[in-house]
Amino acid sequence: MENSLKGLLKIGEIAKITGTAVSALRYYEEIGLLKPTCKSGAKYRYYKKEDISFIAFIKKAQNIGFSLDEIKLILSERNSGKSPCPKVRDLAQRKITELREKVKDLKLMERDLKKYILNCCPEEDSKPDEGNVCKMIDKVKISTKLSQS
Amino acid sequence: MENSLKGLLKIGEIAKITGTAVSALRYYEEIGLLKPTCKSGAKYRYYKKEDISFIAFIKKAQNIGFSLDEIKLILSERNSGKSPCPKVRDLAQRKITELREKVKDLKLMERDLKKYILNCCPEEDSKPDEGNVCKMIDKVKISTKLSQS
DNA sequence: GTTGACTCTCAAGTTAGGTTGAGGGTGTAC
DNA sequence: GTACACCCTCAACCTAACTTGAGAGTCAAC
Repeated sequence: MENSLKGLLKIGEIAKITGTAVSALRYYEEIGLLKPTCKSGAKYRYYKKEDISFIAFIKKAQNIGFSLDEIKLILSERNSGKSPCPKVRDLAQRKITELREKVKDLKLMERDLKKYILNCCPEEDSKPDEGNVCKMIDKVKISTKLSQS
Repeated sequence: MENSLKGLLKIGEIAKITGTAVSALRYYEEIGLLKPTCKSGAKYRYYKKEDISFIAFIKKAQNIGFSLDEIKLILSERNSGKSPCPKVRDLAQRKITELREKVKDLKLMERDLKKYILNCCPEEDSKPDEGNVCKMIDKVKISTKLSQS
């Protein structure tokens, strides 16, 4: 065991901590998203502690809708000596706009779904053959139509 | 031309109106999401006018994060004689929760991205080798860490 | 000094949501 | 009656983001 491996984490360890699959971490390396420090004589991967929060960042960003390629872009711009600003700024601005529109649609649909829950199934489920099968879909359709700006 | 085809739309027509690819509409039929009325002696697909708003609904729902399978579930429950309520209600409730969390994360990241734009590139792009390469990533990391509830 | 958990590479498979292409019918306008 | 745009099926392909499996090396413990 070399000194340089002090404080580093093996792939299985960081996988467990971050709740990520080992195979996913290897995949991130393959696509150039997350390189391990990897000093072992054998080809074992070793990761820094800071990689834990970077992996958390990847997950959040992914959840919000960034692709791994976009995340990679941000990172690679940071790591190159060049100014990362123009590209990242652009990416950020476009993502904000996109997310805003999604939230708008989402709120609309949330309202419709809530209305559906209240109207259609207040206490017990509505019975079939009562002329009340479910009004939700049409309501949603109406809002959907109106919201097509 | 049969009488029964009056007012119906051919696949290319409804595709154009809704901004959907013909191949996508055929795919929707294949997975049982959207059946055409399809009365032609040849196997031409014919769609009702109401399908236009249904296709719009599909697109909105998809954009928000429903899978085609989920959309199909909602629809098939509606079309069966059975009460659609329990399943759809459950689906709706879970989606609302999920969307709420996404909006929270999204707002956090939006804040970070905005800060980045203001701090890092107020007028002109920051130059490299000025000790100011880009502070955004670390800031995002911090919020990301904090927001891990 | 060997067992057993862990790691490696490399190739192939998976899922969703489609697209593309070959090979061939349809329908209507001139 | 023939162009020509449109439609059909079926199979194969595509992308992202991984997962799975085979076959083999590694390491800490007992």
